[in-house]
Amino acid sequence: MKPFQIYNSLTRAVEEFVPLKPGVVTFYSCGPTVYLPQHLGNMRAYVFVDTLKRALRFNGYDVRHVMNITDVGHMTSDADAGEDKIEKTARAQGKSPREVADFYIAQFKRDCAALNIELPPDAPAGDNPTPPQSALCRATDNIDAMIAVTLRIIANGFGYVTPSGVYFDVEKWRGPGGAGRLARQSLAEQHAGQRLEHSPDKKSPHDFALWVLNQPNHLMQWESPWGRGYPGWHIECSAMSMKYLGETLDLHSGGLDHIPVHHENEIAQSESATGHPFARYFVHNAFLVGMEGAKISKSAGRFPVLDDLIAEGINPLAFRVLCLGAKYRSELAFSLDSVRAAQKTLDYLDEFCRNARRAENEGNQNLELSESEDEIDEAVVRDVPWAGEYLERFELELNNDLNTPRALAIALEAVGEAYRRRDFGAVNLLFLFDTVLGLDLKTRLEESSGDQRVFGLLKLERLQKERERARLERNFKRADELRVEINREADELGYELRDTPGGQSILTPKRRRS
RNA sequence: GGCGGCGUACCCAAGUGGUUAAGGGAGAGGUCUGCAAAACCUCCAUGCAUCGGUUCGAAUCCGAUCGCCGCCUCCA
Repeated sequence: MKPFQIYNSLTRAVEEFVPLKPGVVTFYSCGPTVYLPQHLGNMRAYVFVDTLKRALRFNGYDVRHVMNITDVGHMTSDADAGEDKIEKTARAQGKSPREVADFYIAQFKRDCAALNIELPPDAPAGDNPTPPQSALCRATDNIDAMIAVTLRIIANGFGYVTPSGVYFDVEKWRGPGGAGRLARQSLAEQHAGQRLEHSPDKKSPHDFALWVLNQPNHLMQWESPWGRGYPGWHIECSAMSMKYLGETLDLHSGGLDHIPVHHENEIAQSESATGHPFARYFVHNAFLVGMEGAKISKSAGRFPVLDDLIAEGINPLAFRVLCLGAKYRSELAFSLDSVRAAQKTLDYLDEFCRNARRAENEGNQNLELSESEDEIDEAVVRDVPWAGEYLERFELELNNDLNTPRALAIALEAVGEAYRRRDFGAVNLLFLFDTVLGLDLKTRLEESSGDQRVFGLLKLERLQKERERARLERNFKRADELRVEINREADELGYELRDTPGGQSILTPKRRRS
């Protein structure tokens, strides 16, 4: 297999991915700030992270993934002024900051589950994890680690303490007017034509807060060597990545918007503290655009969220298909139409899986839907002699800077070929592809395979039998009447009646029509 | 002002120097079917914002023009 290639923002080039330790990838990705529901643009970023993880696993890597949850320190404006985003929501809702964070964390986890995004396990309690390990970690649970990093930065001469806070000395780090490594903008360029309001304690307007002091209005405060206060926004990523994954990361991801400030500052903090390179590869996803104009129920005046799609009768995984249909580095135009088109693609794949299951049940073909993930590979090689070409192309595109649109296209082509050949053994090939695509095809097939049970659930068995008899007797008028009757009941559960070539009537999940 | 990106069919979107410009949706026709659905087949950009240039050859490189957008201040 060709090695995995990925675009590295540090070099602005597609590079072969080589982790520090063979076979293991340490991956840190910037997670949500939990003061609002995550909108679809946010979720695109997490679909990207999840797809990248799956692709790395497909390449045989053991991925240690850490994602942060920002529940303190993310300001509505300049880092040393402004209001904490979580506290702002807390005041508005009459809740404590912790309650606000808990609420939106739960919602975030729920949305990720709906999109089949696998999150790392919650960070274990206690201070001394055996790194590297996967973790979903909250900033407020890691204040000690942030203080420790800040102490190292000060000890190395890159941080200074003032009455209003501890600041990072950007000019000392970069040199006068030095250009940032990611943004490639000098300090002078960055703020040309700008007048930043800043604390008079700062040596330079570019300096940013590591720890903020003397802000009595803030709800969340902790004791520190410098007095009561709270951490700056950027420091959490430096502290937690180091704590769980070590001082040099293989991969660090985030949105494009993080390049000029957040990641630039993370690099400065981490490298000034440790003296080691912070991350070997930075990857950044582009935005989902057009959401403002998207005509989605209830979403007027704000960015649409996953619940808005669900309210439209769209499967969350259709949104995942939409994301896979564009490269992660390209802007993706969102609209109800584009996500509905994606839903059709998802329906097509589901339908193929159901047809395969039916073929298996009817014994039309010597076919076994593989049971475990380990069996899939074997089953594909054993049962589908023509699959090799597709598998090879799929891997090639996947490893070409995560070209998911092509990879998805290949999966769809393979399904078309399977239909033409009437070879449903290819369902195992599709399941194999799905370990990367993440559409949960296998699980959902199993869930929906109780078609016959739905008749029982709705007490429609008698009607079903009657209709099958009517069809057999070619009493089509009666059959059509019964279909209407059955569909009326089934519709509530999202099912509809369909006839198979074998003569049976079945209930299947309803297809949406646009 | 600075940095960066984008403009490919009705819609979403790959492709970034070389056979017939992926794939999906929508649309048209057909096969199959009692009907419906599903599935399959065929068609659907002689052209990739515009105009120049480089080249044997460009959607792909260079220049100009037009249009859209992001960032530099919180943002995935």
